[in-house]
Amino acid sequence: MRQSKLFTKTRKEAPADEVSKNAELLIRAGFVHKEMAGVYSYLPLGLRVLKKIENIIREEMDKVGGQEVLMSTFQPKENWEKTGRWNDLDVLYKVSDASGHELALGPTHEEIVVPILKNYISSYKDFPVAVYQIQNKFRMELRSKSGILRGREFMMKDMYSFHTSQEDFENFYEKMKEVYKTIFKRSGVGHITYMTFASGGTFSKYSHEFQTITSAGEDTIYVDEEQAIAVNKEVLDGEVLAQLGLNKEKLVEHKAIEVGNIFDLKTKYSAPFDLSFTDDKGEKHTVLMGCYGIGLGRLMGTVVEALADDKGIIWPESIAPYAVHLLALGEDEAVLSEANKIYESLVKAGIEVLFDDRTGLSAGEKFSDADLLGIPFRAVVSARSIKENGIELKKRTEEKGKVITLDELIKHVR
RNA sequence: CGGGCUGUCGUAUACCGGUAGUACGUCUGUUUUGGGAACAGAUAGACUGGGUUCGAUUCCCAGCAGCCCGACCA
Repeated sequence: MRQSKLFTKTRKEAPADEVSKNAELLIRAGFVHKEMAGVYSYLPLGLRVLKKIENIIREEMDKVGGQEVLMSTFQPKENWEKTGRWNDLDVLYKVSDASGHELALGPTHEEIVVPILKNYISSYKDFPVAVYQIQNKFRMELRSKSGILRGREFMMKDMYSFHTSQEDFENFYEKMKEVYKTIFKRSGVGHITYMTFASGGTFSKYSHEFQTITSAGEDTIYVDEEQAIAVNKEVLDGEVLAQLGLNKEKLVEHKAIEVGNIFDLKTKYSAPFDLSFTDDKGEKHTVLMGCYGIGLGRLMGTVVEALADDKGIIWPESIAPYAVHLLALGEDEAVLSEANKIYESLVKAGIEVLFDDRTGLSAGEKFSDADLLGIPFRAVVSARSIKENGIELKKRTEEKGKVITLDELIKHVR
């Protein structure tokens, strides 16, 4: 992508109404645009990051046999009445059409996925099943805050698993714990993300959250570094510590943001819809369920919060909008044509490159923009680099670069 | 949802019951070009509605919006 054609621009100042680091940087860099409190549009660069995260999640969900679907955002009121959540779930957006008929905007999809599955599965031979989707969710947060960390409209991956026995569920649940760890590792925050014992909300007594340590976090967790697990403050008591085999003395308190959560639903949602199966003896049983969520935008914002420095964003290679940020310095014809050639070669080599071919900007401005955008590698073409017969490559996280050849560059970032 | 704060160009601010100004940004042009350069020109603003007043951006009321604390949060 030629930066001169990119319609978004960077900003020197942060918007007045944003305090959180993730929103400030993402807006200044032109990744997102704020529409209203807790509602953001994703612009070209931001969408690329979101898609990268989406693909990592999709790959991992597919690995455990997840079947991707896309369920409706509009949800029938009757289904919500069946589970008793029409009036109980205060984050539920209720809308009505011209005839006054009420419906819900999906904040989660148990009320949709269960009736769908009921249509297709009824024998023990059909199990286990796991379906997932990646879709916008709507929740009436009374207080949206922290930029894209807590929105009213946000992209989420939600998976639902269906089982014939508690044992089968638990096997799958354990697998999902590992899958989640893999996802956060691949997204670049594995080293600061802990599986955290937490409240089960309306589902069960306990659940497992995946908490990433960052000062912008809303939750307080207690981490046992050795065992690499944590306990959410909300459930921290002697009983829980004993159950997990944790020593209170060893726990370290941290602020953290919940990037994922997995639940044992048991029959809470299968029962109201009578989702059942017939076992090998011809007996009917209610299906057991689990659900597994990850907020994509929240994960993106968390990465910004956790990894950015005072110059701007620092993207992990796995989710960066581009692999290389190629800068052409100066207006010199030789530099511009050389930079163009390098750009074409990189594109041909299948490398994702953002080419700062803008004219009329000083070197300092281009460097500052590159730092703000946070692309992992910066490749500079200038009179100086040409004299040295190469391209100056620098990591976003490093101070100094080194001059290398085009072939080396391609090898390096591929 | 309870509490608090705030609404003047994109940002930061000034003045003021009587023509809304400055700086930065942004845009155009020229000259520059290895860490946000210089000059010239241009652009753009009183949240909305009511009230008081000869006159309201300013005072009063209501609404709306944004932010912060708390509660809430598969």
